[in-house]
Amino acid sequence: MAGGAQFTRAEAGGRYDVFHTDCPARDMVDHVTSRWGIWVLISLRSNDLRFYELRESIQGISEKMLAQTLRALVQDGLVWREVEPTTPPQVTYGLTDFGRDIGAPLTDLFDRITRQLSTRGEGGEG
Amino acid sequence: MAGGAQFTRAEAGGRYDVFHTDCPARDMVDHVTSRWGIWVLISLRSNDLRFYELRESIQGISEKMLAQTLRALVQDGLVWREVEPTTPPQVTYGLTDFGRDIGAPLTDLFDRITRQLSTRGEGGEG
DNA sequence: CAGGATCCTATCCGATACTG
DNA sequence: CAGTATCGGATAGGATCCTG
Repeated sequence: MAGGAQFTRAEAGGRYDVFHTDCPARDMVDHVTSRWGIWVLISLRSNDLRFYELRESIQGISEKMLAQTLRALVQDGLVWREVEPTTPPQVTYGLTDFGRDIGAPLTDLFDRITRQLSTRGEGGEG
Repeated sequence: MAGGAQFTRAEAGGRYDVFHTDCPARDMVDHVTSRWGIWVLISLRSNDLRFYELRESIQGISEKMLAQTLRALVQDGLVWREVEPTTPPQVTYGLTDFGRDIGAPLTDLFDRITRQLSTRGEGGEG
């Protein structure tokens, strides 16, 4: 845990001093790229969804993980949460501006991987 | 694990049928967004690095995790590995075309998060 | 220097049960 | 419907030792 910025010697650009220290961006990235976070964010890009809609959309996720992931994303300011006090209660989730901003590279990432996989089929050339 | 594509009803766009099924992209995304994978990929964007250089760059990573992460990335065709049979042996890692392609949105993601964090300082408006 | 093998712990995460 | 609380299995991941 010796706090040293290795990338300060990061030549011309010197872009990042961050990704080895304990800067908050590390935590944020961890949340965003968590097992389910990325899928929640991508899911919400098309439109706002309710809890059960998210659960249906993201195959394989459990209620626990969905709730936990959503809580982290809401806390990070990536997702908003709106409760309508009806019976039964309805809770809707959607992306904040920040969330939408973050969703772009995520979708892009997923897009490129998908494209690559379909291009090379299965047996890549290496 | 009932294989159903929820997003087939995904209206106008209908972009992704994938991210809830067990398509190979899921695995790839998991590797790329694994705890250390993203930092390895970002590290290698500026230039090729040797094993110990990577370990120094990515603060907090253990040899085990670095080796394991690298193996997965090499297997996925994102990173190449070059062994020079000298004494002591030198092993260099770098990004393949695919890895470089994937690295772009990753860097973008990290960039946006960092930018947002420095913009709002610490106490975001929510 | 590069990394495999082993051990052990922290955490992730799913299943279940319960609340409002 | 939308969660929370708890338990237990699986896995991630760190520390250490050892090899080429």
